[in-house]
Amino acid sequence: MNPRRVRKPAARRAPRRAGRIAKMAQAPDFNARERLLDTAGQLMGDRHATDVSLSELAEHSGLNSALVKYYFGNKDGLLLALAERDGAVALRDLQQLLQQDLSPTEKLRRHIGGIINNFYRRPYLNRLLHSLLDSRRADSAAARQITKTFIDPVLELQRELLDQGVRAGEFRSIEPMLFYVSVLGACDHLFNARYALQHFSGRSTVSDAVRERYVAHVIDIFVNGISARPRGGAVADRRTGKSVQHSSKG
Amino acid sequence: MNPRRVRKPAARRAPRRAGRIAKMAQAPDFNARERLLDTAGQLMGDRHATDVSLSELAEHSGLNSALVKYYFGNKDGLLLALAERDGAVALRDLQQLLQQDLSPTEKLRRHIGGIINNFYRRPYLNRLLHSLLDSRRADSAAARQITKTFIDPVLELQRELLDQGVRAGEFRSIEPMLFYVSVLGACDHLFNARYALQHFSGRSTVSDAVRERYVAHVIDIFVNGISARPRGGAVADRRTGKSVQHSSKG
DNA sequence: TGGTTTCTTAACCGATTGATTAATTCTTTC
DNA sequence: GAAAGAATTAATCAATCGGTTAAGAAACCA
Repeated sequence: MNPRRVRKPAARRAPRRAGRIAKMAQAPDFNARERLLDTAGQLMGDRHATDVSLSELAEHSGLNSALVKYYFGNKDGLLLALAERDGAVALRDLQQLLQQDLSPTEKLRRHIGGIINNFYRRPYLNRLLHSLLDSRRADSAAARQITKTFIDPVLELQRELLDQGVRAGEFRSIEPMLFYVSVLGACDHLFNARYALQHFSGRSTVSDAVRERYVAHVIDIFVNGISARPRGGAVADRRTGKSVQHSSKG
Repeated sequence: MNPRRVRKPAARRAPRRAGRIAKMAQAPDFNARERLLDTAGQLMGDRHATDVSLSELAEHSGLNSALVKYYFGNKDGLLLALAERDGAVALRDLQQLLQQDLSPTEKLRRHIGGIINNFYRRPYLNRLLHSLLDSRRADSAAARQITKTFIDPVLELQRELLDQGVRAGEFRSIEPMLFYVSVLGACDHLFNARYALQHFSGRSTVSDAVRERYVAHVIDIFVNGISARPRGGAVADRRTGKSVQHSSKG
């Protein structure tokens, strides 16, 4: 029991036609495996959560839920495959950005914009990563896989970006790990805190206008937040460390 | 069916002794209602998630799961009560901070530190709010309640803080809603992205040292990010708006 | 004391979950 | 066209979920 790894279903054969079912005939080329991933992602995106049941998956895809076991071993295998597929796209975009001939500040701008727009297209990605990396989870092999193929590379690329900025005299020296957590958190929260936006825009969905304003805002905060400008003005005596045990919250 | 409101159990009477059960006799004064809230919060905090089942709640509290219906109507009622109890504490702290005789910048520092330390003590609070405010949820009355008693006041207090900073010449003008989302997101993500910290510190738990460093980091980013210093240095041509549809992500 | 209210319990309910099986249909190969 | 392998299906499983009930125990009030 508890099948760790499944034999590859050898997806080399010609894809089978949809036959009589053809629910939601949107498939460009019909492939049950991809279709399961697509519908899982779509369901997660619609509800901004990762809790899709196998029966839902079967209903919305027009496929049988047992195919999840056939192609992915179990439900966790499907989630892992989905996270890796979407994560790879995001990772490739970031790699391309770093290679372009732009100032580090401009790269940072586009990086932040890219994160938010990526979360907009796949609102479930961050939550899915969190879920797969949860220590409570039985399959820690999946966690190691995600860490190796996505988290670590993103961290390394961000470190590279920060280094470029420091060398160009545009950024202060920032610990990459702290940068990673704060940037991803700020970007992701736009979609977790949709509720609060009801007062801002009319609807609780994140409209294009709100998203653009939020992109500009986060860019503003972080570009100014880590810029290496001469530390002037009426602000900031740089007393950071011990300001913890004060009181307060919000 | 679907009992909206429950008659108040009139908790005026002298609390009953625990009797023979007395599992985990930690109760200062024994009160089943409070005990349910406490154990729910503790379970959520341990696993950094809000999905506690009634059977778990009964097992860890030594009480019967039917008491949830008795005291809170249903499970959502318990979650709402927990969120309101903890949220009220956080709200009060923020109110007190704003009344103190400090510079807006220093208030902002302490505010950020307070948020993070509050999330440290109650890692479930933010997720619980998100869950209760989810539009998918049946009981939208709970959402309105949370919005009115917590979200709106926090937004108003942050707006006040930002206004103070602008009047004192320390802050630029920042849209409070965008500030709210980005600050809360950056602070909360320290506990959602614990996985990534495994490389940073040894363990996947958020150590005191890491937390202090993160507090200092977020303070640094936001204090500098919204400060009204003369816009000097080699940075930032202020082209914010249309930098969306570029490419990239990370 | 007896009656009423408040509090607590064990047992049970239908619904849903992820997983598993054995049989069946399609495709490829010989 | 028959054997072999790959893909898909219906049906079922135990486990768990949140919720409900009826009855009993404890405290209160007369």
